Amino acid sequence: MRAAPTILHLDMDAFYASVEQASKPSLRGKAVIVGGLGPRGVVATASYEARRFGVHSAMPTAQARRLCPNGAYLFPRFELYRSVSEIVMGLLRELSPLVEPLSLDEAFVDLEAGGGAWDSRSARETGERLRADILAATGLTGSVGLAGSKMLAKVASEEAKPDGLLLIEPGTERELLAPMSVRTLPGVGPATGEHLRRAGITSVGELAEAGEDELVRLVGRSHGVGLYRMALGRDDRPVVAERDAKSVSVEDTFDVDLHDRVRIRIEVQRLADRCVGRLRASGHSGRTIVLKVRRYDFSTLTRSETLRGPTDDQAVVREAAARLLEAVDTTGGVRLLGVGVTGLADYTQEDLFAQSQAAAAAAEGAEGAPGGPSGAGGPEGLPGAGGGGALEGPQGVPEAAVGEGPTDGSTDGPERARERHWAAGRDVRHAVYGPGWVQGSGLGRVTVRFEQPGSAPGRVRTFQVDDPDLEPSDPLPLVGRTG
DNA sequence: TCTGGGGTCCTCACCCTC
DNA sequence: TCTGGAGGGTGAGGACCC
Repeated sequence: MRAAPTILHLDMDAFYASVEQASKPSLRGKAVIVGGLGPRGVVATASYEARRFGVHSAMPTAQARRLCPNGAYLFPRFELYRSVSEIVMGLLRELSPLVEPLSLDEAFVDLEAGGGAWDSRSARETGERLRADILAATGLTGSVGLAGSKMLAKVASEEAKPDGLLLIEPGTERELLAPMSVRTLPGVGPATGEHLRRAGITSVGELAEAGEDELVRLVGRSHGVGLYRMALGRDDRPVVAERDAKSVSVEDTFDVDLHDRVRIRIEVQRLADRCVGRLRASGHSGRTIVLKVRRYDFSTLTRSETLRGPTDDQAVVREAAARLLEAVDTTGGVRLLGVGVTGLADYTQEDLFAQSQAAAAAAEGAEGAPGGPSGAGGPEGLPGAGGGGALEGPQGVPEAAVGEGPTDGSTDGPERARERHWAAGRDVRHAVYGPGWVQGSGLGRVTVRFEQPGSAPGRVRTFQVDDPDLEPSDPLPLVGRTG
């Protein structure tokens, strides 16, 4: 906890939904919901207009549709969000070398390390300037919290939302926090919140009054001590610019529970391959392989195996995942499968043991695993939204779902691929009408709204899905570049 | 029509070694 | 030789965050 409020927390307002509204003028001022659109999808972000209907993130999309039937439901376009995020993070790095991104839309900045703020006034000026710069560069609003610690800066930005700035003056922290719900504090989720509520503690003030010993008794040593410190407004965690990844994992939820053991094995292989692709792309190898299985009743179990040394070998991860699967009873069906690698080491630590095992396995020949190396599961390579493997797809995706690719691997037959081509929200260009975006598709037709960032809301036209004048295109910049 | 995906951290149990 | 405790590694699960 420092004397001046020079820790800044930036939180972009309803980020994914705001990006979509900025790139699609007809959606401005409307309820926009970004998330999984399949039968088991959940909301990633809802615009403030959608929140008025009770829609919020992590809510099942099906429930959101009931609450807000006229909203625009869009599949996330992470590439676009990432590119906007890079612009924002670039502006933060102009303020200080110490920038700690928490996600695409959130970051801490140590302004003191940047020398640009040393007291309340200079910190506030820096925060306001940052908000103006973000608006100019992206057309989006973000909320800024300023305080003497990370925890309080985050609380401040939350209070400032949307499109605001709040600075917590040193010395006023306890007074400010006291009436707030315990759920305000980072690390207090539904379970801890309920636990505390049953002990008669609902506000931060009551948390502070309870005392450290009582909190340790209630929620355990580590959590209790941390909670008590936060209730007093104490938090001396530094802003950390670089953070090493500790694990890499991929998982898929299936639209329909899988029962067929052979199919489950194939999916696990596919996930193992994708996981290795991600692992290699990040320049790591790992020692512990983790298999995650969520069963039909939502019960989740994990099984893990630690190897003698780190590996990034596809065959080794596949084999370990397959072994782990053998120990899992999948009777009744599984709704989710995941494969992860933890215990990461630098890629350069080549694992000769693992390599030699893989080589031996390969040499043992074609009697091997189902599918074999040639079939499905080509190199997954780069992380792309809805990349899709080459295996059997989810059943029963209704055409009305506008062909958004569910995140599980899906069969791309020619027709299917064509439908997927025109996923809701994706950018397109027509030879005659110019740039636009797909509003929906189905029954062999695709409906496009012709507008672009900065334009007035555009008109809608419908085409055959194989119209030669219509092509997918890359997203346009949200704000026109002048130079 | 319930409940994603990618993470981190913590706790607890168990086994093994010293 | 037996026993007990400490401590590390491993495996599993839960809570939480965005």
